[in-house]
Amino acid sequence: MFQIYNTLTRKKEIFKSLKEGEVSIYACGPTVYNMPHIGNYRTFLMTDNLVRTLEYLGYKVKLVMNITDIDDKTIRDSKAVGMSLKDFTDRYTAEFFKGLDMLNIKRASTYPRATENVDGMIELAQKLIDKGLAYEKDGSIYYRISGFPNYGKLSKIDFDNIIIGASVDVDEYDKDNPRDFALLKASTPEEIERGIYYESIWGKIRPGWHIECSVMAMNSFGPTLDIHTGGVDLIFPHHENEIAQSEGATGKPFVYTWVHGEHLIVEGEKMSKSKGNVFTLPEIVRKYGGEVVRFMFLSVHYRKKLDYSDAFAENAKNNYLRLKETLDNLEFALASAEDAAYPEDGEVLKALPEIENHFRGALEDDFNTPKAVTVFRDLSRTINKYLESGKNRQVLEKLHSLYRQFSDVLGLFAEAGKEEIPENVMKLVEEREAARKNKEWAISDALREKIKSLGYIVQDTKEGQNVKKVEY
RNA sequence: GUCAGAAUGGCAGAGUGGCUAUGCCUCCGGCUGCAACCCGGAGAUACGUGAGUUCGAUUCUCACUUCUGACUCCA
Repeated sequence: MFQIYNTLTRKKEIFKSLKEGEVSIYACGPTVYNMPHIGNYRTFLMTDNLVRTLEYLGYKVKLVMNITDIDDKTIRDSKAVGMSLKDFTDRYTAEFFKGLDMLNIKRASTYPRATENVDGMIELAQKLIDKGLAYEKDGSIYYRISGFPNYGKLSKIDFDNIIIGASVDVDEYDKDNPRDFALLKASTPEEIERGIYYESIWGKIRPGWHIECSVMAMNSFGPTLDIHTGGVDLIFPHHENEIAQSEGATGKPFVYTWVHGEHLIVEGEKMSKSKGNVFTLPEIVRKYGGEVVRFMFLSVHYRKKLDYSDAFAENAKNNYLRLKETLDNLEFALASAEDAAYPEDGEVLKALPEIENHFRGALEDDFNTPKAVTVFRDLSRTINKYLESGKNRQVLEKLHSLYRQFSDVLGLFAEAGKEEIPENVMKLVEEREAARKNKEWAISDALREKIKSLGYIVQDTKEGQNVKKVEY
C-alpha cells in the first residue's frame, strides 16, 4: 500500500489513483533562461523517483512536464544577449535535457511548451472572465482572487496577516486588488517589436506564468489529475494560483495529491547568485559523475533539506562506489559460476524475500529512497558475503537479478557492464598474467602500476584478474 | 507577524517508544606473493534545552532556544 505526503492535507495519505492501475502526474518543469542548477535537478529527480516507485509498485504512469519558454525572465535575458526568444530558450531547453541524461532521469511522456499552448490560455482566460473570476485592465487579464473563496487552501496562508508592503508590490496600481495576479499580460511595444506577442480580442498579449500549467495539465489529463509535483517554493503563489485558475474554471477538483520537494542548500545557506554558491549540474557531475550526484540526492529524503558540500558529495561517492563494487564483483563471479551446490546457498536464498519486502516497504512509505538505499546496502553485504566462497550459478543469477532490480528502481548503474576495457590495457593485463604465472612479482607490480596510470585497476582473485575502470 | 521544516558521534548522514544504521577516519584480524576488493572485530561521553505522557523517549505532546525556508522572480 503506497503512502504519500500530500501538501494539501499536510499528512501522509494512502494513495489511490483515479483510474485503477494508472497514475497521472504533472510536474512543474524548468524555465529555460539559464543553466539549471543542482537544486532544480533535485526536484526533477524527486519526480523521477516517484515515477520509478509507482512503476515498481505496478502502476502505469503518465508524466507530463512543462517547459516554460516564455515569461519575464526568458524575455529579459534573451534580449540581454541579443538572441531571439526562441533561439535563446531552445538553447537552454537542450541544456535541460542534457542534465536529465546526466542523472539518468527517465523522460516524461511529453514536454509541452508554453508557447505552443497560448490558444488554450486565451480560452481559459475567457472562461474565467465569463465566470466573473477574471477581468481585463489596460489590455492585461487578471485573476480576481476575491471571487475564489478557496484561495489559500494549499499554502494555508492567512492573507489578513500578510505584511502589506513586505510581500506586495504597492506600485501595482493597475490591479483591482494587489494580490490579483496576471493571467495574460499586454505585450509591451518592445515585445511587439521582437515578435513576442499573440493576437487576442483584448489586443496583443503574451502569457503570464501561472496560467500555462493549468492549461497544459488539463489538456493532458482533463480537469482532475492524481499528482502534481514541484519545489516547495512553488506552493505559493504558483500552485495556489493553478488551483484558483483550474478549479475556478471547471468547478472540479484539480489535483488530489500535491507533492513538493525540499530545497537543496549549500553549506547551510540558500543558493543564490549574490552568495556565489550556485552550482550548475555539469560542474558537479564533472567532479563526481552523474550517478554519484543521483545517489547523493537519493540518500536524503525529498522532504528534507539537502545540505550540499564537498564532504557530503565525497561521502556519497564512497557509498556509491561500494555498492557499484558489489555489482562488478558479482558479475565477475557470474562469469565463472558453477552448477555445484554450496553449503551457504540455502541461507542466502532464504534471506532474499525479506530483503525484498524491506525494499518495497521503504518505497511504499512516501517513496523513502534513503531507507531503500539502506536496504540496498543490506543486499550488497549479503552478496559480498556469499561471494566469499559460494559460486552456484543459480544463486548468483538470483542475487544479480535482485540487485539489478533494486538498482533499476533507484536509477543506478545504468552503464555498468557496458564499459569496454581498451586493447592496450588488456595487453598489459595479459603480460601481467604471464608474469604472475612465473611469480615475477616485481614485473607484476610494475604492470599493475602502469595499468593504474592508464585509469584502470586490477584486482587479483581466485578466478584471475578483475580489471575495472577507476571512477572519479 | 503568518505558514512550514530542522536540531543525532570527529565528519557526513539514515532510523527507531525499550537494542541506534551506514560510509569516511583510526586500529586489529582474515583473505592476498604484496596489494586492491571483500569479510570479521574494535574505537569514539551522539540523539538542542526544559517539562509532560509512559513501566520506559533520542523517537509522541507542549514550551523554549537556535537555524533554514516560504509569504517578492525562484526547484
